[in-house]
This record gives sequence, C-alpha cells and structure tokens, in this order.
Amino acid sequence: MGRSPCCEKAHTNKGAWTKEEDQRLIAYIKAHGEGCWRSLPKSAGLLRCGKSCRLRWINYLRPDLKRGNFTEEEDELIIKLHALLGNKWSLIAGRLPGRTDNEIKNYWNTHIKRKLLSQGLDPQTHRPLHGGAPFATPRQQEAPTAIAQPVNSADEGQSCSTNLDEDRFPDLNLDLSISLPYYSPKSSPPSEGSATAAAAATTSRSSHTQPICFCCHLGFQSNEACSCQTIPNSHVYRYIRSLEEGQHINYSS
DNA sequence: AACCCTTTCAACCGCGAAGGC
DNA sequence: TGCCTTCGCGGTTGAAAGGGT
Repeated sequence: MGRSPCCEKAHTNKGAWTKEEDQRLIAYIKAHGEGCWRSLPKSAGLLRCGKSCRLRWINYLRPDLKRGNFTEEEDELIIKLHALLGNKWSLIAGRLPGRTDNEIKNYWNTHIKRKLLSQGLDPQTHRPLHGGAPFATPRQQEAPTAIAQPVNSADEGQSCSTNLDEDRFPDLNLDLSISLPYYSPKSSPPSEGSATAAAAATTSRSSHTQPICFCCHLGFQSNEACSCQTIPNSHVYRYIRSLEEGQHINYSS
C-alpha cells in the first residue's frame, strides 16, 4: 500500500502552465485569496492538482515577487545564511524579500555552488576543499572568527539568533521573518487571532517570554517604521504590509 | 545549417509536520 | 491517542534556451 496520490492524476494537466491557466489562477486568488489548495483547482476550473497551483502561485505568479538577477548583496547574504542554516531554502528565502525558496535553491545550484568551488570552498561545509583558511565573508576577513556550520536538528532547539551567530555574522539578523500573504481588495485581512497565531507559529520560542515586533523580525530595526522600543505594551504585534506602502497594523493580544 | 553539449529554471515527486476529528 | 487530510519543504527531473563546433 502506497501513499494515496495528492489528486486524481488521470484528469489533471502536467507540465508547463499556459497563459490561460495562469489567468484563471490569478483571477481566483484575487477573488478568494490564498489557501485551500486542495479544493482550489476545482473551484477555479483548473485541471491541475492543488500542489501544482500552490507552486505556480508562490514561485511565479505572486505579485510581490522580485524578478531579475541576484545582486552582489543578495549573493553574499545567501552564502552567509547557507553557512548557518544549510539547505533550509525556505528560511533563507524568508530573509530575501521577493525571492522564493525555489529560486534561491536553483540559483545556489547553478551559480553560487560553482562560485564557491572556484574559490576552493566546499559548498556544503563552506570549508576549503584542500585545507587552508576557512571560509570568511569580506567582513569576517576583517575579523576572522570560527567557521560557520550548518545547523542540525539538535541545534534548532536553541534560539535562531544566538550570540554565537552574532559573533560569526555580526551584520546578519537571523530572526525568522514572516512572509505576509497576498490579500486581494475583495478578501479580508487576517483576523487578530490568525496574526498572533502566525506570530506564535513562527516565533514559538521567543513568544513565550517576550513580545514580538515584526519590524525587528523582518530586519527593519533601524528603519523608522519600527517603533517597538517606544511601545511599552508588552503584547503588541506589529505587521508591515510592505516597505513601499509604509503601512502597518497593530495586533494586540 | 545542423548537431551536440551545457546551462537554466519551472515543475514534479515524495516525505514529514501540523492540525482536525 | 491515533488516524487521516492537507500543506509546505527539499531534492530531483526534464524541457527549453544558449553556446560551441
């Protein structure tokens, strides 16, 4: 007995998406919002499985995606994050706004891996292939520290942003960020409960003992949008829709 | 122009986690 | 508590594009 298929394969399309399928998916999500991927294809009139729809939306159709080449800064950030997190592409993508885990994974395999190899570094361990000095980012080269190792499952019991991490990558904010879902004008914003639940889900460890500022979690501490330090209330959750809009919603628990 | 090889990246697959009952 | 369903993630595949001969 194998695992039951995620959908009825006999009546689903596979392979590249057509323009019409894209339009159908976009129109449906604009009207009803994301979620319920299992039932979405039927409701949207698509002969695709839910997983395929989800992937197409997340990796290609989402309006907040940043298309185009990776910048040098993004390159460096990916390398740093990979040194600390390993192949946790979704976590790495969470630190690069507008980039998807699939995109970063592909970019790693096609560009960065080769780049590191050409520098004599093992892409998995970030250690030199033939001995010598361990991998160091430009900033590290100014003040070399211990070699970064990908986290393993045991390490994950610790805080995501430890003092050790800060020692290794002082300019790196490893707090887990939250990618906000896309809401159409017709669909409703998240309820207070779902926002706090999302916060609890993604920051479960810290949320037990301290308030969460999403600005900080998104790495915007220095941005004026973040005013968490001026908010004395210990249970304020701040949501930012986007940097451009400068909008935010406070959710109090 | 034709063929072959390499590179890129969208899409698929299988698995584990999470949540509901 | 255990089962079932759904979702999300990471690894892998394969078609298309690009480049070389």
